[in-house]
Amino acid sequence: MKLKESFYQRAKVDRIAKDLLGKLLVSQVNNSLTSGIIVETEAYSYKEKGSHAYNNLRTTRTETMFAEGGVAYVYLCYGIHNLFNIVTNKHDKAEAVLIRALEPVDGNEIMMKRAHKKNIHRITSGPGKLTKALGIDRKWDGKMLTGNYVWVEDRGIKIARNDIVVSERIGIDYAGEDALLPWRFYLKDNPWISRP
DNA sequence: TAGAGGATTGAT
DNA sequence: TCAATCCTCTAC
Repeated sequence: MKLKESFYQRAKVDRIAKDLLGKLLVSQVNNSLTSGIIVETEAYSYKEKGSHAYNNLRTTRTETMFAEGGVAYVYLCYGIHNLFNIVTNKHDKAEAVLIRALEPVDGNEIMMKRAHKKNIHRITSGPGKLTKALGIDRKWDGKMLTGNYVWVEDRGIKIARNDIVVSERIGIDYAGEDALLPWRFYLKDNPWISRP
């Protein structure tokens, strides 16, 4: 079943990032449904330098992060890739979880077509790649996860505590000591996570 | 209004 | 190791 707003509006973004592992991220574009199990996430907060919203920096782009938990934050990275985040916490508490990798479940043929690949492997193993496979771009920025475009489902998959690996986040060297925060979560030995 | 750089990726 | 590629943010 679809996760409710209350799941996203909790205060601890790192806890939410961990809880999202094993859940299903689903997108629906032009009646085409695609989905995958979330196997890798990272948490971001206004409290630390790794985040766009650090120090409560409010700009046209970051405004979405200040919204009530439960909407999508999609932005363009390196001028090429759309990155998909889930906004968490209450209004004006700018926090979000970056979805970094999925294990494909529904609509594999559609995802391969979008990625222009003939093999399902490695087309959702990275934050820039999975948005392409799911058909997500910046037009989806601000969309509610309680709607019918993109949402997260719980299909009852149980993740053992021992199967969750915690590490530093990737690609945020500019964040100084905050780059050392243990805010990246992924499933141990899972073949679908992004390359290290 | 110009200039620098980025929560990445895939090819060399 | 490096280019692609363009939007965002900052400084002037």
